[in-house]
Amino acid sequence: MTSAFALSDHDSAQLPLATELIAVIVASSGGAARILTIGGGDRLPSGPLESRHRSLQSGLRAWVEAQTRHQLGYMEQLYTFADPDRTGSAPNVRVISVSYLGLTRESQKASFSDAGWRDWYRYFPWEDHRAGAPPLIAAAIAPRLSAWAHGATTAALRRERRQRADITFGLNGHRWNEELALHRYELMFEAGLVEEAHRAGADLRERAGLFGRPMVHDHRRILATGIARLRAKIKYRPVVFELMPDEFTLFQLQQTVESLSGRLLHKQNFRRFIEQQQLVEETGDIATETGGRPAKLFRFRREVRIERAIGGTKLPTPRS
Amino acid sequence: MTSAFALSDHDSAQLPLATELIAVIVASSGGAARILTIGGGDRLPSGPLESRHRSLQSGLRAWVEAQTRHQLGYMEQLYTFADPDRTGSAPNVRVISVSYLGLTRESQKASFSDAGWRDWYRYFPWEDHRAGAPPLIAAAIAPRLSAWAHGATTAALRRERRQRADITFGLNGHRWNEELALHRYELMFEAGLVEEAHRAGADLRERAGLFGRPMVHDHRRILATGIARLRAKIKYRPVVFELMPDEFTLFQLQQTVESLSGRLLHKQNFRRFIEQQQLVEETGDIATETGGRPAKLFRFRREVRIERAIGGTKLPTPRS
DNA sequence: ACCCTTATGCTGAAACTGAGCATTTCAGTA
DNA sequence: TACTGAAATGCTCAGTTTCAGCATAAGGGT
Repeated sequence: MTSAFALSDHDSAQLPLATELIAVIVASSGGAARILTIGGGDRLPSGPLESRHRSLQSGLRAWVEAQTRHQLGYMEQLYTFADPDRTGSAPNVRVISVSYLGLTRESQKASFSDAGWRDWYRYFPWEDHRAGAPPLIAAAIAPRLSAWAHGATTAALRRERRQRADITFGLNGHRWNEELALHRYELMFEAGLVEEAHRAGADLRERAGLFGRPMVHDHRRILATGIARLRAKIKYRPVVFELMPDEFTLFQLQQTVESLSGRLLHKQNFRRFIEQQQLVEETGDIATETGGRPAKLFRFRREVRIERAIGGTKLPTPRS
Repeated sequence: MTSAFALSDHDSAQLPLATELIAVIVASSGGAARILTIGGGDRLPSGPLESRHRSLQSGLRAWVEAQTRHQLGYMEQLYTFADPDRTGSAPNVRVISVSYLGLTRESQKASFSDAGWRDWYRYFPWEDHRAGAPPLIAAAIAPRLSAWAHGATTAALRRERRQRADITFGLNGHRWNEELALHRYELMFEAGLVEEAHRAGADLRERAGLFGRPMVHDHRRILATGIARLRAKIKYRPVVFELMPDEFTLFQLQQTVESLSGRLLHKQNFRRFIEQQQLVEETGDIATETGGRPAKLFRFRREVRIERAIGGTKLPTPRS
């Protein structure tokens, strides 16, 4: 056992390092949650930390701007990976990947180079329950997970797999929980249903696209991490802020939340919830293009932002 | 545009990197929350990632074991830092610090070398509200924060500072929120109340110890991050598991939770909460050394662990 | 037997949730 | 101009959950 304090002296222990900053940038418009991608949609903006970057965050901002010409607002750290076999890069270098979640307004008119906004449900078709549970789950996912569970070697393992599938996908009496997006992706990966699981040379490759569009390396996993985090956070922190224009109707706000959480909300209860939070105030103006009775326009109250940024919140319940 | 990994070519951008893994290891015994420290209590176990480590987690486990002879159970990532001036180390090297939170049972009889368990409230005396708000807050913290807020240059800034102080420390009608441990430390830091704020050469150094025991570098900040995370998590995930012995009374469980959250709970409601969660089952045995009526002994139900590890939970409310 | 201490059981008011029904106010359209 | 469809808004109500106590049980010690 190497002694605890012999560290930096041991040249043998030295490890060639590289860093990678990866961004999950989310926006929502017209009832669709979108993410900022490059490479025609199969990778997230990313790049290494360089000496000119003052911090991880600023480095990431620089990369995103360089690759997409998009300026970022709110950001928070997601996760840091350093698995030896994580990326397809040089085998002797340890890559440390730090991922961030960013929320923004999809301002810049679309694309620079090969950057662009994509609906995030293209990558996770099983995550959108706004029109009820997607048929894909019952038709394709559930049976395959079942087969996978059945194929386990021990009874205990079979039971555990079945239980995980039931819980994460809301099968057999369990409720759908939208926050388990990452668990679901990991399960799909373990069960070999997503294309990424077969990268290291396998035969059973799934028909591309059936279980969502794949991404480079583990970018889709990182995206799932971001979705799960955002769906959880939105319930107790006023992060939707960052996604909304200056003025909006309550229904637009609701639709934004719905697009992120992937489920519909009871309209009246959503309003009650928002009002009781005192997050918004009327602007006095009225939106006329709603199709029915015109809706009042609201804006977020500046005053609350500090308090809310610290305090807490909760989200109301599903609507039929 | 440069791909994520093409960068190693740019020698100019190359950055000498080093890593640091830092552990916040928590245990609770006898109603006291403790953390595992080295250096006589002023630093957290830590060490660089080396080539023999298969992952960040396993590297950290190795370091903690080497430095403290303590074996770890549950761990989760806390945060990753890479500020250029973070540590006192060589100025031309960028250190990436990845911190983890670990929960354990304080098994190993105390110490190896200079390792040891310390009550975490020694580092954050203002965080323990089990016997009511510590007098320190009203006597020393509140007035100094007030002065600090008053010293701001603009009215808006003054207002913001005052508001932050009120919210985070539960002053002027605001409620104490134990989850804001990190916010509070950051506020104390900004206001120059903690010793660490004056490291870069200042004069106003506070009397050491009045505002908690300082630590090396930013270790105390990392500890605050861990406390805040644990206090939040304990409410919706059954993480106390990891801190309890195999058999325990409900009151011991409650005291463990109380030691972590720093506030007392209503006993009957805590029981109802635990029962309704169905996390525990009676062992059939009875603890006799309680001082009053003997208490039933409980253990955690194995069956629930998977579901709970995924699902959710909530914590009941304060007791007087 | 009496007292002190902690465990455990119960209860009632208040607050919160989930689901609807009812009314208001536009834009079109017969 | 009255009628209709589409939303926005307002209100109600029952079922749950939460908060805070009161009451009783069951040990040890004097």
